[in-house]
Amino acid sequence: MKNSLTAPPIVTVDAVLLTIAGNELCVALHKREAAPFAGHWALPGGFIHTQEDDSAKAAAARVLRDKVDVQSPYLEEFGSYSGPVRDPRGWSLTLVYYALVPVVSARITLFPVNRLPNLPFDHGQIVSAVVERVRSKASYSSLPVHLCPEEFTIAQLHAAYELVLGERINMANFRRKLADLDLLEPVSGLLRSAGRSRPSQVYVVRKKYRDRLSVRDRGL
Amino acid sequence: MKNSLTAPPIVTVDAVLLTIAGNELCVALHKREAAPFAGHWALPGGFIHTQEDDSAKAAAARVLRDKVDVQSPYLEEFGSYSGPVRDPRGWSLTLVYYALVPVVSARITLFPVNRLPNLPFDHGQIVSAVVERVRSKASYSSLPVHLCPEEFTIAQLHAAYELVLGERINMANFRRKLADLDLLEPVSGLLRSAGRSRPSQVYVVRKKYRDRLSVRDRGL
DNA sequence: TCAATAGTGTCTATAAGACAATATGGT
DNA sequence: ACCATATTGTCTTATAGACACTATTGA
Repeated sequence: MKNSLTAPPIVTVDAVLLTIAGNELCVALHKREAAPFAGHWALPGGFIHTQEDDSAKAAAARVLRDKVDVQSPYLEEFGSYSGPVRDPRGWSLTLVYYALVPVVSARITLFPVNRLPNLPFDHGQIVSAVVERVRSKASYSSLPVHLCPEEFTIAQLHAAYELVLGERINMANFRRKLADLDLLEPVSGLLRSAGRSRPSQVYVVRKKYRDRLSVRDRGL
Repeated sequence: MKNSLTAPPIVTVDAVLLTIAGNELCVALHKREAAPFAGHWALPGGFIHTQEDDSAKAAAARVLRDKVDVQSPYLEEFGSYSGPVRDPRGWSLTLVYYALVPVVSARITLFPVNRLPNLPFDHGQIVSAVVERVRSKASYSSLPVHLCPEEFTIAQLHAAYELVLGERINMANFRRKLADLDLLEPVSGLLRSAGRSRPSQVYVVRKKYRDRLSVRDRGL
């Protein structure tokens, strides 16, 4: 056992919380309280608490609850970042999770993903990679519904897709493909008026897709 | 710092090494030498050696080198498995990597993924999930080329795809889509005869795709 | 009734899948 | 010449994208 003396890595979880604010995709950052980089904006993260966390994912959910006040968001594992130099404390590994939520409490500080401050560790790189993954998944799945509130109109969802994908989507085709997804359930009798135009049907996500994605074979 | 006394998790990497043998997709297992489950077949894995490994991925590559004698395979991160009960030693987290190789040395023990023995920890579940991911990626990317040797014919690659996907693929359409991938480079002048039929062109993977996948928008 | 957005219908271009036809080296 | 497999061509059908049309409410 020649390596039994090797120091174990520092292991943390970090969360990339995404939401829409001011017509932009934004990420929630948290001002670090402890060293290293105390006082800097960074991804909310922390150590796994083996006494209370049932999994790494549960640890990420706890971090989001405690540090940015978010309850049970859509939460998925992204991947790991590791190595000897990314953390000044030594060899470290962080498991990155990403979360999507419709709204955040006013106390949370959001930054548009396209105009981030310099972030410590490799957090800037992590946010970019997560946004890229979210864009990619949006192109063939129901992922962006998690940026909409519980009840929403197709126009709202359409806007969320356009914002995430960064391009215009033809509404007629969007509706057709959305129907294929079998994702939405109309809230019977509930319409919503905006301005002086025809009101639109309000929908909710079908129960079976509350915690899973609905996926299409071919894009959008 | 109320949680400073929490024990840290046990952190390991495990590798799912896939290859084709006997016309089946197979996974390499390794007989565990140390407790727990000494003597049982399990995924090759181990601790990260912070003195020598530059990343978790490098640790997985080292494990494959040391335990199953495989050099520089196609290697990707799969995801993590964690929790208080999956390892009898306590709260543990393993980062799973998967690797694809064309051949393995005769000393390695392979098991068809459809007929595995009972595996310790959650390794059975991990193998299933990885195979599912590999199937899924095969359906829109060049992933299965890594199951072929350096030089190969289209018929060979076609067979690898059929084996991974578990279904017949029309050869004419396969060729057309393969051409779209811009993946292959013919080895000029090199043909290969098999039996008494027309010999086939031999190809290699273009340099740019040796370590990356080539991906198509729509399937296959 | 008009402005404005919701929602539907339809035409066209493109890619997928099936299948037939042709090519070629070994025997 | 002929067998077997490689490779190419083409026909049919499904889907994507563009765009025009109809529906419905509030002002």
